[in-house]
Amino acid sequence: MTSQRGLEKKITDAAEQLFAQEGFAATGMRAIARAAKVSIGAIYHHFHGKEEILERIVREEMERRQRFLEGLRVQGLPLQKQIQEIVRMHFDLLQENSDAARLFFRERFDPSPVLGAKIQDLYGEVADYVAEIIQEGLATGEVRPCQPLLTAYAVLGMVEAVSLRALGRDETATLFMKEGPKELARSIWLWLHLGQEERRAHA
Amino acid sequence: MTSQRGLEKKITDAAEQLFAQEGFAATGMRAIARAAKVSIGAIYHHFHGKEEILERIVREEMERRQRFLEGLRVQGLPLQKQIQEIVRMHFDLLQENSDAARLFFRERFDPSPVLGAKIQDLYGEVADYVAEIIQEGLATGEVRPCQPLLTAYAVLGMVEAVSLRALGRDETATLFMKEGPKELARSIWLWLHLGQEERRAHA
DNA sequence: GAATATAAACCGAACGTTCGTTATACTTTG
DNA sequence: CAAAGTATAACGAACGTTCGGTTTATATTC
Repeated sequence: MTSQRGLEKKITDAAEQLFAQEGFAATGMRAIARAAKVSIGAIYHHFHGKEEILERIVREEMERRQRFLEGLRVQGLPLQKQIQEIVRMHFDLLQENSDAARLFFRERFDPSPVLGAKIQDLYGEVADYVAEIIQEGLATGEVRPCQPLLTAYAVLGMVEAVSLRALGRDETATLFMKEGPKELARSIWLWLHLGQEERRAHA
Repeated sequence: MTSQRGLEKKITDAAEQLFAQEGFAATGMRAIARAAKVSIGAIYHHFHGKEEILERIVREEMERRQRFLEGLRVQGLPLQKQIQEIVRMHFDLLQENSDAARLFFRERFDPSPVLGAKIQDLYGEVADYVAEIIQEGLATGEVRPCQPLLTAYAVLGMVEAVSLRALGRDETATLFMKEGPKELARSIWLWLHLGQEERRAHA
């Protein structure tokens, strides 16, 4: 009972860490078994193969992000607040599970449909969502003229670069982890936002 | 004579493409030999092993970027122009050699000192340089108050995210490749720049 | 409740491949 | 003929995966 799903979690947890550290291709089944303190046979009893372990990890982490975005959408918060929340989500998920974030980052350009395509899809979905928010801001005149999708990628790139640098162990990393969310949300808003007087000038 | 350096280039070119497409660990020596239309023996005559092929590729591409930055530094261009040039460099190098860019991106978190550490160092150098530019802008009052290094990472992240999306084959990618450099340089300047009237307000 | 039956969980040796690398033989070139 | 360059076969190790066997848990019967 306890070992039914528990063992699968032990396997995916160990695999996730190894995939993130060494890469998917460089991680062997024996290494996963060793790290999870489980036999190879047990792994193959619960998973069809290495790819399925990966697929489980990716799907679970993807769903977590999608759930968050859907939850955010239905709240109907003001633009500035939504940006804050998206930035915060990235940092929260990063601290909560940095292995998954590193895995996503590492294998984004994997040629296999399991990894590359799925991660790219997820990234595209998030970008599309951000682009929609920007588009709405454009319509209301809150946001200065720009290419919404390109700007969405730019925003996500900012957040990703800073949050990934925050994964390190040096003092720069801790600074980024501490100041990153606030500074980024502030920056993005400053950048995108059209002040009252500018809005009049544009009209 | 012609085949002396020519063969090494054939090998590194083929390897670079495969490393970028499949990943370093997933690419075998036989695949490299096949792609380069060269025997395995010939490869081992010119390189000590797989890692040395990689090292050659990384070093060459790193030096290209460092040369560019040093060239930019001695020119002493105004802030806005420097930002433009850095953005342009990323897109130029991307179009010129997208395999190297993908390789850098893919293997940035590799645990080996050959890859991970060297690429991180390069990225850090570029970030430091951008941070210096921002710091100077802060001193002259051209740039609005911010954390220079964090902002530098954010700027590079923006550029990287958009330029990587521009690597695709769909129409969004071609749009990003066409509009990206201009739109990004404009955005970054708009974001960082303190207008005359704001500067007076801050003083 | 002890004994038996059934199935799910688990183990690890072994399979066929492929890995990076080496040794050696053959070909070209100066 | 040296010397440098190239090709090929082969090495041991490690790869992902399979499979027959063993343990452990659950259900059934007496």
